[in-house]
Amino acid sequence: MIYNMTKSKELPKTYEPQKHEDKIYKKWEDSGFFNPDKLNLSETAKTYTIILPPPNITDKLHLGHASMLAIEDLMIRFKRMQGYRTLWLPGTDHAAIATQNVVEKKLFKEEGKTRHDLGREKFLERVWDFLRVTQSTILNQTRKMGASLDWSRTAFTLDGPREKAVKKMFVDMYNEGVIARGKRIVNWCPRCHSTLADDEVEYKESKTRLYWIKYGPFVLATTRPETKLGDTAVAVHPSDKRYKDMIGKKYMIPGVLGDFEITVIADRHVDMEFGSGAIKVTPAHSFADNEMAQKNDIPMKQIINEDGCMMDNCGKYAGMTTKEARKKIVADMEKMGLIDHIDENYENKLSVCYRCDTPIEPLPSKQWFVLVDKKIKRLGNKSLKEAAIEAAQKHDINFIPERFEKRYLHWMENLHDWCISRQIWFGHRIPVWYQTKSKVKSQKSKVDIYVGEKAPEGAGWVQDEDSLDTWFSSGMWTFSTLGWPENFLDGKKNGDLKKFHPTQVLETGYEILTLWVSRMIMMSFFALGEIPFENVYLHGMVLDAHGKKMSKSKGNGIDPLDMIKKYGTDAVRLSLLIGSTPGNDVRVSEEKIAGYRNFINKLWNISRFIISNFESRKLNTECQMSGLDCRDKLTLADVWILQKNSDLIKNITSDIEEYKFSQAGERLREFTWEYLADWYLEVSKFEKNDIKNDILLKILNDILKMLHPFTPFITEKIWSEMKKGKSMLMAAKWPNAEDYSEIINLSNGHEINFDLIMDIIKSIRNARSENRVEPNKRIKAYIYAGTKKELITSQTELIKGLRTGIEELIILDHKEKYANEIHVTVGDIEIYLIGAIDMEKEKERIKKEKENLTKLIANTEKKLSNKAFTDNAPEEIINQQKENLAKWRQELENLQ
RNA sequence: GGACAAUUAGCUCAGUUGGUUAGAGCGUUCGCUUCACACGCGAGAGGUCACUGGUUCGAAUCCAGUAUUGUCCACCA
Repeated sequence: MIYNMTKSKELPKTYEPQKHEDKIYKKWEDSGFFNPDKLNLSETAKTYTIILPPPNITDKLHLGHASMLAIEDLMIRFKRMQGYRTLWLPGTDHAAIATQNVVEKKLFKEEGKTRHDLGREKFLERVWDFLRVTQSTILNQTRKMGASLDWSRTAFTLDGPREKAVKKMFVDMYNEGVIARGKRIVNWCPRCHSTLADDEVEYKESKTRLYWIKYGPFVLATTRPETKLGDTAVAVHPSDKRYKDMIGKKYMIPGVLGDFEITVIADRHVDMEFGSGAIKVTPAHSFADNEMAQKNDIPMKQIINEDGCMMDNCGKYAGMTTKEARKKIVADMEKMGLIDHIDENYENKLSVCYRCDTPIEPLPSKQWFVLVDKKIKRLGNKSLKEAAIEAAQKHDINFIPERFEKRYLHWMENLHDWCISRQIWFGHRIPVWYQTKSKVKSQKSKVDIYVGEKAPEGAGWVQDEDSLDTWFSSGMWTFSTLGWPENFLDGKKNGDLKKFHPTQVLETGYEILTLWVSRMIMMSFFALGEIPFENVYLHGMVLDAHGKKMSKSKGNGIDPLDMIKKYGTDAVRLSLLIGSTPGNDVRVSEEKIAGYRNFINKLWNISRFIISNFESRKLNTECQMSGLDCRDKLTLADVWILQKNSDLIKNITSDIEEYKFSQAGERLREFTWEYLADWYLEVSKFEKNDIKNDILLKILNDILKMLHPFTPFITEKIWSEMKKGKSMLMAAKWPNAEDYSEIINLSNGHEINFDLIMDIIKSIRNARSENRVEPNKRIKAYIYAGTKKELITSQTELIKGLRTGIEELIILDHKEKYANEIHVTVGDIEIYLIGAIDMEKEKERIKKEKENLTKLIANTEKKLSNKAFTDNAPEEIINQQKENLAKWRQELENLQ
């Protein structure tokens, strides 16, 4: 018997991930190998570090996270197996505004209270109660994905060490003049009572009225007549002939609160096509207007306050909301005959708060800014902006895919100063104190502001009420997690910071390329004078099967935890890795996940077959195939699969190194299912030789290793079945293609053309199927093999055995014709299948075959008779065509 | 308005620097309780590679334009 059918330890037919995953994860965690300090490596081992983009604590694990975790875990496991000192560092983000909003909403819904009812301290306690729960939830869900994160280094953007780091950063930046306070126009949300960064503003298509108003010598169009109270200029295009003579002149304009003076200015940003070509300028309440006003030295007049109401300088309109004021002012203007006409349903884009949808009110406000253009001596007198741009241009930082470099640079080059203060309670409170007692002020007139890591001594100091933009702390993520500032003394890196910074890869979604990536680069330059990471890998979004964003309201979301429960983590990971290329969105459906579950099960059964057929003593040894010992024992199929396996190792290694994870996954699937399961395992049932066991085992070893970064759980499980728990796959050594070169070279002198055997077998199966030969009908075959006689003769057992239903195979010395039988040709090999034939079907099949060949021959003949082709094409291409032509002609002739 | 992608089989996608008869998975058709696996096995069908022009001996691949879809950036009063 070839097979040992009595299995001492029967494995179930179906792999049940739910039974193993948690146990395996615990085993990994207990092993300590997630921690780079506990990998047994030499001092000189290279490091490979990824800092996990910290998920917001308001989130539950969704497929986007799952995708990120799968990709990063793949890179980390691959490098770990390659012998790198790998660190993958976990953490969470406090997401200041988002979190505060969630808790505020909850508070209002459950208790009908606002944060002001509770007060700062009590409210923050609520936030912390909330986040402690959600934080542990998301971290535990992260474990479910099989992520090999070093939990001993877990960080939070708002924990003690990070708070220290953030304060130091702020103080350092302030002292170097990179952070400053200033009055600028900001995006103000009257509901949140907070500034919003440019990227926190959303634009909504809306319909509004366009008012054409009589404006002194002008008629001009505006959507916001109420801002007329703050107008200080009228702007026109410099080359607009209509207004050319008016530029620079001052005019008195009649208004609802009496006449006021404006200056006519020229600015090329004015669109002559819009309205009458002249626009009113309200410098205090419009970014564009402000810019124009500054250039022309036009004063600013604020008329709207932080509640979104008209200020005291607005006479009878004071205290009204802008909406009320607009109505009232338009009515009054109408009375005064100042309204020319009104366009209804004017379409414009309204800027709204990304949190609450409230229309944004641009207004001047005192805020803290990071000055991105401030030159810094330490950085060769470059600004943060310049340093960050240069890093990308010089390719110290590389983007994958490359096209995002352009997007990054474009954004960077247009970067304005970054407003970092937010009027919220939750987050890093700005480490600035103001002196309120006038006594002190008068003594030391300049010391009325204190910027430091701790509150200043003495009475009367009050801390700034505002908190920092959440990106300020997450911008420091690569080094605040590695012990900055403690590990950075006198400009020298120590400890983790020295070992792991700069990191190798930042893997994140392209949607936060500008929000986060750019800020990390600037912050790292400021704090350390170096880049935070060498490569930026950007993944796409996870969409549903129809390419739509998953959302709760649409109900098209897939919960990764449900899928894990149903199909196993490995299947979920594969469905996110395969079919997903850098920078492109990936579509995921339950069917896709189920498909990969099937593959996982296939792998399970392949392993079950191999394991159950081998003597246990073999299972424990990493079998060493010495080529010299098995020179004469290898069959054609053996050499073929070893060659394929060797190629696979080479390809998978380079694929992963080139971030082609999807391609690697597909190759692994193809090799495992097609070459190994469908062909080689079937062959192994018919061929017996002493080293078959070793080969199968060795190949299984290799594919488990190569699949491990993709599907860590099942591969670890099978590994433990093979090795009886003696070692762990996650720490195994990545396979080496060179291991096979000696063996493969031994096949010298033998023709390695297993593909031909496969072709013959497939052709026979095809002919049988097309002729509707009963599956169980045993038939007789005559083969004339010509020059391939030796090769075919050596493989008769396989040709008979691999589901061709041939019971007798006769190799002919000379060509013969068998009329009314199935006639198959493969190149110059002719096969006759005798018995059970439907002549009609066979004629049809032959006809089809002939047509196909005739077409191919005609095309190739045409190509080869084209002189331009034969003159210009490389020789190998021409020879290939000639060979094909000969082969097809032979086949056609044989079929006549 | 600007930029960047995408457009290949019914669906979701591969397709390396131009060069065998353009591939895969799912779905579909036919057959199969073949002793690892029906979450399976075997055999098929299915594509003018969005359109138009150009470069070339040769284009899914390079160039130009058009159309459609998507994303990002800017923002207009």
